[in-house]
Amino acid sequence: MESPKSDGNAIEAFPASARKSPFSKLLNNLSRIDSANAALYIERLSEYSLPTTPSVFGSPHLDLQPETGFLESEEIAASTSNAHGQLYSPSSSALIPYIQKQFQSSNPSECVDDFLADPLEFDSAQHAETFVQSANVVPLLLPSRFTPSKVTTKKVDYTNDWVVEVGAQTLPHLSKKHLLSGSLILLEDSGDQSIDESFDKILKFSSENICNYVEPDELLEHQEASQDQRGIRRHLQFEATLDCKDNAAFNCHTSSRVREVREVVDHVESDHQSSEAVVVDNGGHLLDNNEPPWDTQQVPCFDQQTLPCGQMQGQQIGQRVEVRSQYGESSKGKRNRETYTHESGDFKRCNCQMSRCLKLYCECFAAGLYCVDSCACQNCRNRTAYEDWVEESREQIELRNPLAFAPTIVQQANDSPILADDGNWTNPSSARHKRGCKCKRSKCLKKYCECYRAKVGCSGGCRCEGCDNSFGKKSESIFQREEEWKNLLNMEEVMSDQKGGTANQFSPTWEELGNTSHLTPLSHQVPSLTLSNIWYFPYISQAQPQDGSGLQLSPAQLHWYSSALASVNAPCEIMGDGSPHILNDNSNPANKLQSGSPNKERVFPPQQIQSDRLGSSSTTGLQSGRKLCLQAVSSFPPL
DNA sequence: GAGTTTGAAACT
DNA sequence: CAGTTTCAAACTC
Repeated sequence: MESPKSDGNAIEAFPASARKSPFSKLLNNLSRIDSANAALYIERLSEYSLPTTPSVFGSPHLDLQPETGFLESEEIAASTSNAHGQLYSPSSSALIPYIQKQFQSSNPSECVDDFLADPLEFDSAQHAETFVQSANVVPLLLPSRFTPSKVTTKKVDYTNDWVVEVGAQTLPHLSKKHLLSGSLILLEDSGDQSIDESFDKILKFSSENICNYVEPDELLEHQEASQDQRGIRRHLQFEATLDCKDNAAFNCHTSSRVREVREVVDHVESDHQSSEAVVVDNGGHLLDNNEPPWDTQQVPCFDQQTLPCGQMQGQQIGQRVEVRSQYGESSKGKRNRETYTHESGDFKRCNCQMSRCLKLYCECFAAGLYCVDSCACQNCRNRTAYEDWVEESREQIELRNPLAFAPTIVQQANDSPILADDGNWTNPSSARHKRGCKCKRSKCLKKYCECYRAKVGCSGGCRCEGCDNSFGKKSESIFQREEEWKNLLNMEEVMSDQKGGTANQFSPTWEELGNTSHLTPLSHQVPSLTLSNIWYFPYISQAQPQDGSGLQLSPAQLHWYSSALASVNAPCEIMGDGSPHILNDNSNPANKLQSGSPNKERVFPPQQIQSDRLGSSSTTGLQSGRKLCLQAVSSFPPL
């Protein structure tokens, strides 16, 4: 079996589009609001004396593009639909003048140019100071003022608590769980208290004023960041709430210029007790945190990335994408093809023989993942060492189908999971497979069926025969159910009128919600593919496991991630009640339903809000949400 | 683990 | 776009 091994030296440049700063996050929020509010925010930014270079304004978007260098203002104005679309999407075009204004006021230094010329040669640690001083860039941009050697974690006791030290300073609130729970604290010695204070101010301001535009958990993270440890840290949050291919993946174009291979991979076991992190060292070796040298493992926190979720089928928008190992309990464990499940989020490995793992037949490739050594594939080319092959194949496929790597599961609302009859949490019925299935024999009851495999119901887009999908038959589309409910309600009203009694007090919309938590309050329908508050170190890493295990991030993932980010800015208007309203989202049944309500008023069922706030990871919360849900529909027959 | 079934992907 | 072939996962034994 020919299976070229990655040499561990394979390197990739971190895609500019994925480098984020908290400010880009802020701007991302800004892009969702109208121009008047945008102006207000810009003014506030100035009031807070924040650095106003484009680097602050989301350098990934504006200036640090290895390919193009600085964008000229004209380019910015024109770039309304490129990878930076999240900032310059049509809906946010009103922001451009403000951004331009800020941009034009900057005076990027030669240091920046050097960086653009060759990021690999740019010794960020060495130049950070110069960079900051000359370009008036907050040091957040180049967090390598602390080299990884200065940041260590130390396990303090058996409770799985860890402390993180920066140099001689211990940050007591920074525990391992931060590293493993999907968020990470980026330590950074800005040395400039005013910047930190400004940062906190703007976060506070942001939190107070745009709480409707960002996801609650993100705000919480921001606020925590402000409250817990002011000063020398920033919150690097790895909560990429992605609408990815079956929740898959980040998928950014990468360049071949990479120097460092360092990566932390979270694997958060579902019970949160066996959480572990995998650190890939500079040599690309996978280090298991359960074993030395993790106890004193240096945390290369500046160039970490979350791994894509691959084909985490069934995970929906709004759910936190947790980066998980494909290896169940032990990264050194024997490969178990059955470890990939929706629940566990684990990945299977492929077994390709003919496709060289360069076709969509290959699940790894399709998910935008590189194959790993433990794949049983033959003649594999889906390796970092064959990056060109991968890219070429990918381009070919995208030529044939531009959406080939797009998410296959389309969340039509920001749903929360619902409790199925079997007691398992499942995706709400509004999630649908993008293409739909064409099953003929499996009745959509086997994993042959892509819908069933993704734990979503079949829809009108499916061409299946004899559909019996337990997650929703084709005939049970949300539209049909809506009609059914309307008919039911009409009948009830008629009966009530006839009897002179009181019709039920619930609105049809409410009933819909009661039945199917797939209907989502619009305040939560802000596109949830967001990278909240992430700063990426300019170098992406390739996880090259020491023991042949571990996931690798392929260019495809990164590409998709980039594309997905661009999609964040769904047209959005501010409603009279201050909530955002996604425009042109006719595909969303929930939208249709809700937009039909008078005065665009929306009824937010408590269970929905609660479940959204709690997030999908909180079983307790979901259960309580379920309780409310059941109470809300108590007067109606179950569907 | 081998063989079969299945449906998506790829091809024509 | 439709029919056919190829492919690899899912499934069965």
